[in-house]
Amino acid sequence: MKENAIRVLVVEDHQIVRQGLVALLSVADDVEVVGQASDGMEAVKEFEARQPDVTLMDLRLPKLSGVEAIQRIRSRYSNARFIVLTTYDGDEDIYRALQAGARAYLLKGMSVDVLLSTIKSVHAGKSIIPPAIAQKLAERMASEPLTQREQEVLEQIVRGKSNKEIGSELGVSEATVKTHINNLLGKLGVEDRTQAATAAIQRGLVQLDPKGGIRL
Amino acid sequence: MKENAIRVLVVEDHQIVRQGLVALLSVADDVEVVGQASDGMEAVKEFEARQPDVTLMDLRLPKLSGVEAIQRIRSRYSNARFIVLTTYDGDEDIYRALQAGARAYLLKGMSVDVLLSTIKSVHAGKSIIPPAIAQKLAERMASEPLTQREQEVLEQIVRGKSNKEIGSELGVSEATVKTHINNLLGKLGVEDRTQAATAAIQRGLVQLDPKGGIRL
DNA sequence: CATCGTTTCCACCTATAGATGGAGAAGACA
DNA sequence: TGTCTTCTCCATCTATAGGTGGAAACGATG
Repeated sequence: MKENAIRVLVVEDHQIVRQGLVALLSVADDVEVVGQASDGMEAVKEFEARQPDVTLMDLRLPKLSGVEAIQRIRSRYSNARFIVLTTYDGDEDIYRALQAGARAYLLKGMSVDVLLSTIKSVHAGKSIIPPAIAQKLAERMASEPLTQREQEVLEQIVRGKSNKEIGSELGVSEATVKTHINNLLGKLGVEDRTQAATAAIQRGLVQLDPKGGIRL
Repeated sequence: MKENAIRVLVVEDHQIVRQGLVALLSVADDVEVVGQASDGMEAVKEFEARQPDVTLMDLRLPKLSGVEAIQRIRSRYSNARFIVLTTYDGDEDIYRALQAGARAYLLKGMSVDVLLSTIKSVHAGKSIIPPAIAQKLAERMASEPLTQREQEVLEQIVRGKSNKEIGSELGVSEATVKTHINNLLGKLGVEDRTQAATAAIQRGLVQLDPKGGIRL
């Protein structure tokens, strides 16, 4: 146990990456890893048990997503501080994580030095959002959000369904589906459903499941 | 420097993950990390300089992909042994890596124990391919490969181009594009271009642009 | 040389997608 | 209450996509 060290909780589902992070942080004498979690539920439990100063959080987690975990924890511990650490997810994840209260967003390509200094800054109460990401965020804020129904239709498009299939899937007529599609194409700034599908994947509006289905 | 240890080269572009891997492997006394590289070109250089027993290789690398790096190295050192280490890439990458001569394919979700035992097995000359991946591979082998032209058309589809646009892009008539699309839809086992686009992304046949600007 | 696969193109046809303009019902909200 | 948004649906039209069958040119391969 280190004296006066920043107490850090590491949440990451890939064991190798998690253990690597822990190993790296362990050598820094002003940071102490007080807990680890490999999914969202565990993260909430560990947070409550350890009360870390800063939580390093991956976004893609089993059981409970990183965003949801942040929300749950912050609903009770409003001053909890999070650094989101991910590979290269879509804008949507960044947006939601920062909305949920994350103080910083780091890519795994970052150096260890940057990681450590970010931990210190966030612990000191600062927010670290790289300019490039801040700009993306501004763009995303400016663009109209999709309605619930439009989001559902978009997911079906990514699944490869035809308008007719989407209609029967959602229990509405094909005409309604067309209306929604026309609206969402405009909002996404694309010309057809194929562009909508790739844009949705790229922006993180819909996730492709690694195996072959779709994950929300 | 450890005695009788397996000499390992670690190739991974994400600094945090790479340094984490190195930290993890360093504590094992029968494995020694003799070099690191963060892109494909560096990997080739490091391999030649260090002559490692086993190379841990990420597939998505700047400058030169992991697959190409493996090919280049094996063209001169045919007994070089590789373990491909990745997050959850498409089938196509797995296929190509194993074709290129990788002896094992591991996901980053694997435990450190599995990683270490895989290193030992591969060093001993074995090949470790998880049954689930072997099956995927068999499926891929069975399915007809796309021709060069079909691949090009597929890429344009993913980029959201219409048949007419694809035609002028590739310098052929729209009719030709339609023919290629009809053929590739059959080969991919999908019904329309939207399904083709998502399938291509999912299977790793086409990579989406690494996002418009968020790289740090 | 003959065959096979690839690439190129055509005509013709049907099905689906997308654009446009309109409209009614339900809930949220000031 | 009036307004706004969302969700629903319709008709109509045009453009694009996709299916089918056929065919010519080319290179590689046996």
